[in-house]
Amino acid sequence: MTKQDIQRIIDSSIKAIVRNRDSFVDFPESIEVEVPKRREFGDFSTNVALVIAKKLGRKPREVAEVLIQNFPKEADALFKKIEVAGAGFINFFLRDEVIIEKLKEINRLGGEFGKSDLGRGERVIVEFVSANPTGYLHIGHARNAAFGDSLSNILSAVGFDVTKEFYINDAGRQIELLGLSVYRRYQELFGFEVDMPEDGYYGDYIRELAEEVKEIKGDSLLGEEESRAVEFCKEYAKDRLLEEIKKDLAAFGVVFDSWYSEYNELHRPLNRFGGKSRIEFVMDKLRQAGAVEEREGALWFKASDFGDSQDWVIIRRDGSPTYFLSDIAYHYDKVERGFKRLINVWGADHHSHVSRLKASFKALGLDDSCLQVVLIQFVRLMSGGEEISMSKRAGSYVSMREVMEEVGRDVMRFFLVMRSSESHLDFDLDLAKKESSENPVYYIQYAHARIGSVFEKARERGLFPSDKHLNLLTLPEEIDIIKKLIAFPEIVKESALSLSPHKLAFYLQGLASDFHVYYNRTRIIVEDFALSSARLYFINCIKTVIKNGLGLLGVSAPERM
RNA sequence: GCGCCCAUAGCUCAGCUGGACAGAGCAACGGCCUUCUAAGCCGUGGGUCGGGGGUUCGAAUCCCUCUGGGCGCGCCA
Repeated sequence: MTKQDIQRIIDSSIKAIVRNRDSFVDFPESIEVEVPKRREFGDFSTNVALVIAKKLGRKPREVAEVLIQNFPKEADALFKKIEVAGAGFINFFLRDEVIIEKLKEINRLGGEFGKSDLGRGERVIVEFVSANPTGYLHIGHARNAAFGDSLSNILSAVGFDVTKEFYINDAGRQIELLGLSVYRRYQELFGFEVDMPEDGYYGDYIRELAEEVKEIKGDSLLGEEESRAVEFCKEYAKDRLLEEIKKDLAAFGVVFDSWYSEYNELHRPLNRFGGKSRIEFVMDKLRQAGAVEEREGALWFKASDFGDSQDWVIIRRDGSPTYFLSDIAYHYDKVERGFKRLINVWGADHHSHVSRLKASFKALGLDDSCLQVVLIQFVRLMSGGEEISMSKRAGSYVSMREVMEEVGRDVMRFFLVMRSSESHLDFDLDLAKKESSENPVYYIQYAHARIGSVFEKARERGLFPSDKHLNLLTLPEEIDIIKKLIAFPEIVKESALSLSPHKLAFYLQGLASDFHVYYNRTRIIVEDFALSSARLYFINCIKTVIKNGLGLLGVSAPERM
C-alpha cells in the first residue's frame, strides 16, 4: 500500500461522491493527497474540500463532512479514522495492521526495496564531470561527480535506462595551451629562458609532465619543428591527465559507461557522413535551416532567432570551430543515439550556455524539452573557519585526490550531495575529518552498524528475526518508523524527478536519528521471545533501507564500526 | 547596463509544483554508560523566513519592486 494506492482510493471515492451529488462541478483532474508534516493530521491528507467548496458555493468544512459521510465502506479496512480538520482538510489515519504488514514487503524485496518502474525503461544520458584533461580534478569536479553519479543511481532505481557519459574536451584551444605549456617547461629543463603562454597552465604538474616527456624523449624534441614538438607534448599530457582523472573518479566510486572523445567523434571525418566530420554534418544542417550567418569574417549561429539573448560565433575567422559548435554536434549526436532525455550536470558558470544550446535544438528541429541542465553551484573549501582559495590556472588548488585522502570517500561523497545543487556549498574540512556524531555520515553509518551488532548479540542467544508476531510492534515509535520506511520508495522517486539527491540524504539522516532514539529507549532483545523476534525483524528492515539509501549515494554501509 | 541563481535560528542548510503553530545538524548550556557499540540519547534557550507591495480562503513558497551577495554577458572552455 503505497501513497499512490491510497491516492487512487481517495481519488476515486471522492470523485464518485462528487459526481453523484453535483455532476455539474468542474472537478480537478486529480485529487491532491499529501503526507502531512504533523502526525496529528494523519497519514494522508487532502485539500479537495477547500478546492471545490467555492464552486459549490458551500463552506469547505461542510463539503468535507459530506465527503466523509459518503466514503465507501471498503475504506474501513484501511483507515481507522477519517476526519475533517482545520480549514476543511480531510485527514486519513491508517490502521496499524495495514502499516505493519508492509514490513514483510520490505523484507522480501531486500536490496530491491525502493526501486520502481517510474521511468519505464526510458533511455536517459547523464553527462557529468566532463572536465578538460588539462589538470587534476578539484573539489568542484568532485561535487559534480558525486551529484551526477548519485543522480544516475537514483534514476536507474526508479526504472530509467541510464548511460553515464564523460565528454572529453580533447580538441581546441585549451588543449593546445596545455601542450604549449608543457613544451615550454620542457625547454626550461634544458636551460632555455622561455616565455610561458599568457593563458597557459602554471601548476607544478606541468613541470612534472615536462620531466616525463624528457625521460621519454631526451632532448630530441628540441631539434624538432616546434609545432610537432608541441603536438607530442599535447598528446602526452592529455593522455596522462585523463588517466589521472579516471583514477580519481574510480577511487571515488564513479564509473562511467562511456567516455566520449570530442576529437574522435566530432572532428574526425566519418564514413557515414560521406567523409565529413560530425561537426561539418551538423554545420550543414544549421546552414540548411538558415540559422547561420557570416559576419566580420566569422560564421555565427543566430541564436537570437531561437530564443537566446544573443548570437554566437561557431566558426572563427581562422576557420576553426568554437567549443559551442562542438557542443551542438555533440548534443545532436546524443539525440541520434536514441536518448529520450538528456541530463547535463554543469558548473554554474556555464549557465548562459543553456539557452544557446536550447536554441540550437530548435534550429535543428529538435524538441529542446528533452534537455535538462542541472547547474551545480560552487564549493568553498573551509578550514579553521577560513576559505581555502583556489585558482586552477595558477595551479594553486587543493585537488579532489587530496581531500579524498584526508577525509575518505564516504564522507566526501555524502558531504557533496547533502546540499541542494543550487546552493553554494561550504565543505568543512574540520567537520569532515571528525569521527563523531557531529559528522552526519558516521551518524547514519553508525545506525546501520548498531543494528548489525544487535544481530550478533541476538545470534549468540539463539534469537532470530521472524514475522510471526509482528502484531507485538505496538509502540508509537515503531509505527512511526515503519511509516517512514514505507515512504522510502516515494523519497527515491521525488529525488529522481526533481533531480535532487540531497532529499535522499536528508531522509537518511532523519531515519538514522529515529533509530538512535528508538534504540536508546527500547531494548530489542528482551525476555519475551516473540517480541524479540518481531523487533529484530523490524530493525532489520531499517537496516535494509539505510543500506539501500546509502548505496544510491555511493556511500558504504559498514556492518561494524 | 542586461541575464540567471541565492537571501530562513549564532553557523551550515532543509522546506519553496501555495496549505493547517517555521524544521534539521552544528555551536551554547544542563543531564544519561555494571544492561543489545556513548561514533549514541534526553532536556533548555534561540527566527520581523533580507525590506516593501500584490495575487489568494491561505504565501517562507507565486508576481512586482528595492537592498545585499554569487555567477555569466569571448572569434576560452
